[in-house]
Amino acid sequence: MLTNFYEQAEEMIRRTGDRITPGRVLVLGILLAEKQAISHHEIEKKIGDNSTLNRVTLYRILEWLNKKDLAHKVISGDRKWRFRTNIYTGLHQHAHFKCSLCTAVTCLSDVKAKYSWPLPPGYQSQEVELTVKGLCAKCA
Amino acid sequence: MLTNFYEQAEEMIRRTGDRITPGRVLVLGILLAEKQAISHHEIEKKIGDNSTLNRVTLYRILEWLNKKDLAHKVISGDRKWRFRTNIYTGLHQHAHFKCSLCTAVTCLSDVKAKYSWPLPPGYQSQEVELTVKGLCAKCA
DNA sequence: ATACTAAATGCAACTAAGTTGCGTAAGTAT
DNA sequence: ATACTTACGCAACTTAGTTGCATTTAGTAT
Repeated sequence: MLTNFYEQAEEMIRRTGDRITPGRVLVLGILLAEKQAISHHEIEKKIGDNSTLNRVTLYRILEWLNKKDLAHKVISGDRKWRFRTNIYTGLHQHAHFKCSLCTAVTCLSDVKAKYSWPLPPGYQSQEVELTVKGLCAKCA
Repeated sequence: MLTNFYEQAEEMIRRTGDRITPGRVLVLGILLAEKQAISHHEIEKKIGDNSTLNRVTLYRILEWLNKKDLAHKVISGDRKWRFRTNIYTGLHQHAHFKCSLCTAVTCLSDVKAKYSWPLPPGYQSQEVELTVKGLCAKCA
């Protein structure tokens, strides 16, 4: 039932204290339903004719979701940002799998990226991103 | 002594069997001298007025270096490819550090990215990229 | 040395992802 | 209902990288 995701999205947005707008509910709802990291373009396709949401507004909503920690973004080898809600992940430190053929990005959520080695002196780490590239089950 | 890098570059290119062109020697020489991952734009600045090398040609040389395994490329959060010679790394599996402020990318060459966990069934890994984001010594 | 040929280069035009500025519309607190 | 702030839509722009095609050049055969 898709509406549940929108209700959940609305509640999540309410808790930020910022405005609850149709666009934000729509986009976060889509991300909640998707579970995987998904690109701007893919979100636009999912919206389709159900609603009209300007390209730029979509970019701004995604940035806002990221800023409010409702989603995070991942860069891939195709130079596209992909967004994913944070509710399915234990924060940012997890691995991604990127298929070299179909370019699908999957979160390897069981796997926390470890960074227990020493950084160069004076360096501070804030976030770790690990991307495994290869062939997914469909393309292998 | 910078000329040494160009001699080394020429020898590396010779061994590929492909043509030894001034552009290739120049770019690979710069990468050998640089040791760090470096972007298209940064390479252009290093070339400066010493030589004229077309933007597009530079892109193609970098792709060629990557294909011939003389260099590899890394994507960063600024959506730019950065290139680095392979001679200082034990192949591709190592970590990178990306400073959130000055956007400098450093290779954490001592650290091999480990990927000893099980992938989803049917998946095959080819390459692992690990990026640690945070503040470098200069910006912290 | 000269000519030949495939490969590399330069140029111009293009694509795709994302950004900026600004006027208008719409949430929300009163 | 009103006012005030925030979000949205539009158009124009930026930036990294790509493509097609004509020209040049490195390597090779004569």
